[in-house]
Amino acid sequence: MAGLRDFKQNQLLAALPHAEFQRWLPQLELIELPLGLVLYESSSTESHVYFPTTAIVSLLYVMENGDSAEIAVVGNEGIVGISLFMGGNSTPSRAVVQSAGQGFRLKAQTMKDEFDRAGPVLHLLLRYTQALITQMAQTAVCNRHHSLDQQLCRWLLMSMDRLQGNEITMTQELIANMLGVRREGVTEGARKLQKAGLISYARGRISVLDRVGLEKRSCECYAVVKSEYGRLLPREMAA
Amino acid sequence: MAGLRDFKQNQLLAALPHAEFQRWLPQLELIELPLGLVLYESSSTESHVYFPTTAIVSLLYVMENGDSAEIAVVGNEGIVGISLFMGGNSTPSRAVVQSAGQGFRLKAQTMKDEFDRAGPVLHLLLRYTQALITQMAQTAVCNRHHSLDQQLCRWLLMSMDRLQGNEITMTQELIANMLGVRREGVTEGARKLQKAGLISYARGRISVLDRVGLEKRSCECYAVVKSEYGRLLPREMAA
DNA sequence: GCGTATTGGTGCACTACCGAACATACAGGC
DNA sequence: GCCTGTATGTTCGGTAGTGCACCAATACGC
Repeated sequence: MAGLRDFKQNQLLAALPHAEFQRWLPQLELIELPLGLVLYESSSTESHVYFPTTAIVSLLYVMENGDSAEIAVVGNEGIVGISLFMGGNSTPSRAVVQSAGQGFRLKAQTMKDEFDRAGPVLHLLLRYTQALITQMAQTAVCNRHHSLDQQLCRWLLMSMDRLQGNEITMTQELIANMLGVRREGVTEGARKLQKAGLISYARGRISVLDRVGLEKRSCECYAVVKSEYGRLLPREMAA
Repeated sequence: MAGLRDFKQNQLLAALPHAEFQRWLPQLELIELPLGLVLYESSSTESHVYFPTTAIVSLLYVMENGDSAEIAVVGNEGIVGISLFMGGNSTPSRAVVQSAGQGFRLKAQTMKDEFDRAGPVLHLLLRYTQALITQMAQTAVCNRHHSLDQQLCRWLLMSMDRLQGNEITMTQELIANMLGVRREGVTEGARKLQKAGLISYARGRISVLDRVGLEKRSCECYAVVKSEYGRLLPREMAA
C-alpha cells in the first residue's frame, strides 16, 4: 500500500488542500509505469489521468509516415491527461512512458467530478495546464530555430529535473525519436558532450557530470520553460 | 454602435447562451485592430481579452536574438488572452495583429468573474483552449518535420479560414517572420505556388485561386488541426 | 562461454535552408 | 510623370541535418 510520502512525490497531489487530498486518497491507485507503456493513444478516449511520481511520460505526436516528435514531457510535477478536464476527452497525440517508474492514477469520471467542483483543484490544474502550454510553445520555437546539440542539452536537463539521481536510462535511438531527429545525430551530439566532460554514457545509461555546463550549451528554451513552471506552480514545483 | 450581427461574427460570442450573452453585451467594446498592433507583450500582465471578428491575431514568440516564430493564430473562431482565465495572467509570447480588422474586447476582471461563475462559459473557453493547444502542438511537429513549402500552404489555408474573401493582405517578409524562416524562402515558395496556378500575388496581396490545390500541397498538419477545431468547438466553428 | 540482438560509431552523397549581397519593379506622394 | 521607399527576384557559398550502408562493441539468453 502506498504511504503518504509516495503520494506527495507528485507535486500536484502534494499541493492539494487537505480536504481534497483526503477525498482523493481512496481513489488514487498506485501503478507501475514500465518503459514504453502507452497511457493513451492518439484520438482515443482517455480512461484515467496519471500523476507520475518517479516515472517520466512523454507526449508524443506520431505522424502518418511514422516520423515522431515530442510535444511536451510530464514528470512528478504534473498530470497526464489534461484533455479530460479541458473537455475534449482525447487529443491527437500519444502519451508514452519515457522513463520507467511509478505513478498514481485516477478514474476519468472521478477526475471530472473533482474538476467540476470548481474549487482550488480547478485552478491548480489550469495553472499546470498553462505551464504545459508554455512548454509546447517553446518546443515549437525550439524545433524551428535551435540546433540538435542545443536541443539535446535542453532535453537532458528537462529529464534530469524530473528524476532523482543524475542518471538517465535512455538509448540514443529513443532520444532521437523524442527529438524527431536521426539517431546518428544524437550519437554525434552525445559524443561531443562526453568529450567535453559534461556527460558520460554507455549503452542506454547517461550520467550527467556537469549540469551547469549543459545549461550553458542549451538554448534559452530550457530556462524560459523552467522559470515559467516556477512562476505558475506552487513553490518547489519548478521543473 | 455595434449590432448583433457584429458580435455574432466571433464564434465564441455567438456560442454563448442567451443569459451570458446579455450580461456580456454592455461590457463588450468594439475596437479596430490595425496591422501590427500588439495586444500583449511577452510576460506583461494582460489588461483585456480580445474576440477578433474580422481581424487575425498571431501568437508570436520572439527570441533573445530577435528571431521569431508563430505559436498559433487566432481569428473569429477564438479569443486572445487565455492566460487570464488559465491563471497565469501572462505568457512568454506576444500577440500581434497579423491581418487588420475589428474585434471586441472585455476587461480582464470582467472575464475572470465570468469564468469563475463556472458555468457554460468556463467549459466553452476550456474547449477552445484545448483546440488552441492542438494547434500549438501541431506547429511544433510541423516545424520539426515539414518543408517550408508545405508550411506555407498550411499557413495560407489557416489564414483563408479566418478571412472573408479569398484575398490575404500580407507581405512575404511578414509571412517569413511568422513561419520563422527567411524572406527569400517565402518568395521562392510563393513563386512555385503562383507558377502552379494555385495563388497569384503582387506587393502584399495574395489571392488564392485553387484552395484544393493548396490543401494537396500542404502537410497533414492543416487537416489535423482543422478537424480538431471542428470536433471541440460548437458547430460551424471549424477553422 | 557462444551466438545473437541491441546499442553506438563512422563515412558519404544529397538536400533544404541560411546569410548576405545585390538587382529589379511597382506604388504612391508630390 | 519623377522619386523614393517598399516589395519581390536572383545568385552564391556555406552548413546542419538526412538517408543509407555498414562496422564495432557490449549485453544477454541459452
